[in-house]
Amino acid sequence: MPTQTEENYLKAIFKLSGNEKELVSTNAIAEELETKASSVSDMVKKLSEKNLINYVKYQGVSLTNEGRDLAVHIIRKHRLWEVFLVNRLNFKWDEVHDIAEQLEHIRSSELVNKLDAFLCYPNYDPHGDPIPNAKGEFPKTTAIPLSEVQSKSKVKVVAVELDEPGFLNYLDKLNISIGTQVEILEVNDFDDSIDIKIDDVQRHISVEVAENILISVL
Amino acid sequence: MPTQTEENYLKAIFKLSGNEKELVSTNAIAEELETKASSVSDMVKKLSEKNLINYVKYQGVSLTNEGRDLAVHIIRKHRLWEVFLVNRLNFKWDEVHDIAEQLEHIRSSELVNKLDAFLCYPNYDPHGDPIPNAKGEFPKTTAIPLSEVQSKSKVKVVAVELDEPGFLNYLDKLNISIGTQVEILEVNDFDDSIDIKIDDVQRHISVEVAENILISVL
DNA sequence: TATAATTTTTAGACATGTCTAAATTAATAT
DNA sequence: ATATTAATTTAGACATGTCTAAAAATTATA
Repeated sequence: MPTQTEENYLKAIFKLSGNEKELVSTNAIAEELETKASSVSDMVKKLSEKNLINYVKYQGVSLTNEGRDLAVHIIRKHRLWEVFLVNRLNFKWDEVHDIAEQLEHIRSSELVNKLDAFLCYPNYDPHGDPIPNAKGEFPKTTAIPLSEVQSKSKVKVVAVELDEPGFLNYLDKLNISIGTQVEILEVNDFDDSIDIKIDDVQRHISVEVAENILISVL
Repeated sequence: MPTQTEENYLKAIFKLSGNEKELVSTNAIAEELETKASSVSDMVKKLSEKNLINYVKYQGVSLTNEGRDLAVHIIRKHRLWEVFLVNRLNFKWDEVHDIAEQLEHIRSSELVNKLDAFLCYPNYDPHGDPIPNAKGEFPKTTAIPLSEVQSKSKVKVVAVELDEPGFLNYLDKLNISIGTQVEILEVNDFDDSIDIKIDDVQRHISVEVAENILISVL
């Protein structure tokens, strides 16, 4: 059974390895977990001995099937708790991340599955992130970043890629939340900023923001 | 901010010091936490430095106001989570203790208070134990152990003093739960066992069991 | 009250996870 | 191909919380 710290390492490696199972570097993990590369080196050795990751010195690491499975189940817990906090306890979507970071480490598969049932088996968390089921399978999603939309079109916000209160708060100000319909008016070539219209109000957003909003074209 | 371990020590000391603020011995704490007296000695020194307990070498410890307050708030969290687990997630009352032991360490006063509201400010947990409010005040209770009932009478079960699955399971078998009406038929002097009647079924229970069932006389 | 038994504390060790500073390996540039 | 730079690992230290074994203090007993 991995410790909480080990779980956080697995989660970070999962997040950083993306869809194509890239090798993850020591430095990348250190940055993600706000720790030092030397600490990562130590931990990576331990996770490797437990067969949770593949590790080649100076090369990088990747998750084993067992490690990946553990990471996915931690993410499952994190996202289910976020649904609970927002939908049942009336937290706002920018307030739940830190609490869910704690709750995701509670050990009880019974608890997770009963919570899942209690919440009616949600497919997405309050930020639009997909929630894996008890088998560890993610619901299919075909979302793209708003920054990749070329032409004038109408789209729907399906998720956000950043969990930080500051960012989520800014979206609240723009009246953007999951499900919001957005009309693309103009993509400005020189700085890739976008002019959009929400509920007949025209707005201007930067690439940095657009990159972190996932949409599906209507 | 105390660590999880420190919180567990505070909780144990609170439990052991009873209503009359007795001094708690090192050995008692060690037994309660299933650890060694030497470990307790170390920890007690640390808690004392943090002004959470009063500690005199070789004498014993007692909680300071600050330590007591912390302990009470951990108990508050524990019991609120138990209500959530039983009333909302449909756990049985003998299944929730270990999970609540984990949940009680989640840090967020916002969370506790929203959970409290979500559960409609319950006064008692599934085992009948009183839940302190946000100020740390316990609801008044005037329950006595079933073992102290002298005469033939009708009583109502209001709480249990033991959280162990084995004991709770046994009560389930006897059809005893919080709120159950029990008729005392006979107290047997030689072994203090009691003959009772529940729903017209006659039963026989030992002192050990009776001591851990709290009742109020009807 | 002196001695025995018990309780509590201390000393020294270990495991976990972290850090800084130094050493090693790999990547990049000249 | 060699020198420089960057990334990674190792060595040694520290903090937390635990343990065993031994010492000290307290309590009980004769």
